[in-house]
Parts: sequence; C-alpha cells; structure tokens
Amino acid sequence: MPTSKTVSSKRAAVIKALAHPSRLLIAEALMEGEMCVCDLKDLVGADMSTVSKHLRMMRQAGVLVSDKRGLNIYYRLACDCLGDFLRCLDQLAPKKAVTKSCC
Amino acid sequence: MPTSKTVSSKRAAVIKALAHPSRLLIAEALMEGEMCVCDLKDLVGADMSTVSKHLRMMRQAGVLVSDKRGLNIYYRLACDCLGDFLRCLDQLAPKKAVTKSCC
DNA sequence: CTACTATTTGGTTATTTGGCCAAATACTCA
DNA sequence: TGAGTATTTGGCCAAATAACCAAATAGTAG
Repeated sequence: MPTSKTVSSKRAAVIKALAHPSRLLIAEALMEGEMCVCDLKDLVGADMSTVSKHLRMMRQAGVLVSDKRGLNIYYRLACDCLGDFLRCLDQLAPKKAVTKSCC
Repeated sequence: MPTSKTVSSKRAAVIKALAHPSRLLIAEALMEGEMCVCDLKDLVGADMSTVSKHLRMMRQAGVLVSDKRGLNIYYRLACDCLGDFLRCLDQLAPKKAVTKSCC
C-alpha cells in the first residue's frame, strides 16, 4: 500500500500547518527571507501570542526553522517547494456546481 | 504588495481542503485516476455522508472535479501538482526544539 | 543583581470542524 | 410509474481551533 492512512495523516499534519490565512501569510513572507517574531506580528496584525502559537505549530510540523540571534528569534522556511505549489494552486477555480471540467 | 492577506486567505482555503487525513487520502488515491464516491467511502472507511461532505468541500475549493456517469459520480483531481509537493513535504522532519537546521 | 525586551505559555471563550444518523434528492431501469 | 441505487443534505453532538489577555520565561545590557 503506497499511500496508507498513516502516511496521509502525517502529510496532512504538515499541510494543516499551512492551511490558515495567517500561517500561509507567514510562510509566503518567509519565502523572501527570514523574519523575527515581532516582524511577523506586524505582518499578520494579531496578538503576538497568537502569532507565536502559529509559529510553534509550523515549527513542530517541520515547515519552519527557528534561529535565535541577539534578542530576536528568526524564523525561516525549512523547504523551498512552496512557491511552485502555490503557483499551481492559483490556477484552480473554486466552484459550486457538479459536472464541470477545467485545466 | 505581492502577497496580500486576501490572496493568502484564498490560497489557504484551497490548502485546507487537503489538510485532513481523509481528504488527503482521497486526493492521493485520485492521483492514480478517478474514483466514484462509493469507492472512496471504502477507501476512507467512514460514513458515506461524511465522505460526501469532504468531497463537496474539495470540489468547492477547486481541488476536485466531478463527473456523473451512469449511476455513479466520479471524482478526479483538478490539478497534478500534488505529487511533487508531497514528495517535497516528505523530506521535512517534524521537531519540537528551537534552533536547529535541516535541508 | 535589576530592569528591560522578545517570546512563550496558560487560561478562557466563541467558533469551526468532523463524525454519525436519518431523511431527502436524483437518476436509472424494468 | 415505481422500485432501487448512489449521493447529498440537515440535524445534532463532541472535539478541535483560534483568538485574546495576563502571566511566566529567557536572555541582554546596564
């Protein structure tokens, strides 16, 4: 069985770490380079504690890597496959009806 | 602003459609080719109504396309970018601690 | 050591999600 | 038409999520 439920669950946990507007916004920003929590807080516009929890989740999922330097903790992406994937997803058209093709 | 919050939200909605073990299992299965709801029900091992709701969500997000033929409704993936992305994600290592690099 | 700064953790609350069951559709075929 | 099959919908409940605030922690610098 190439794609067991266990495998899917692990993968889904990683994907879930990107499946929230704020978290994806963070990931997108980090595609440009690392940022510290305070910068990300400004970016997201939420309470720092909220951002911190998002970051922890993403770090635990393996999506982000953190690095403490001076007073700040800097976060960066752990992989560079996000750009291609997002470009592909942007081509999808959300819809409501049944029986329709695209692509 | 290349990556606004609006863009991130739309993308996140699509990603969310894949961010559940059962839904990802469905998507993985559909990488091999289309399947009808009853097949997917057996695959997932949940109530058909539950599977149907997952499918509706994925369809509305634009991830799946459905096609009615005969008695059955067949679903298939709307894009083929999933494989590469999953292969990349599989290289990530989930972790708990701060300050560690990989890749 | 003390004050200060950056970040994380804990508690609480409101909302969303995911599951099942039962009932409703939609459609095919005899 | 009417039975039968495949799928969807609605209702309900338990569990997970995400937000905020307040308090704790870790570390730096004076």
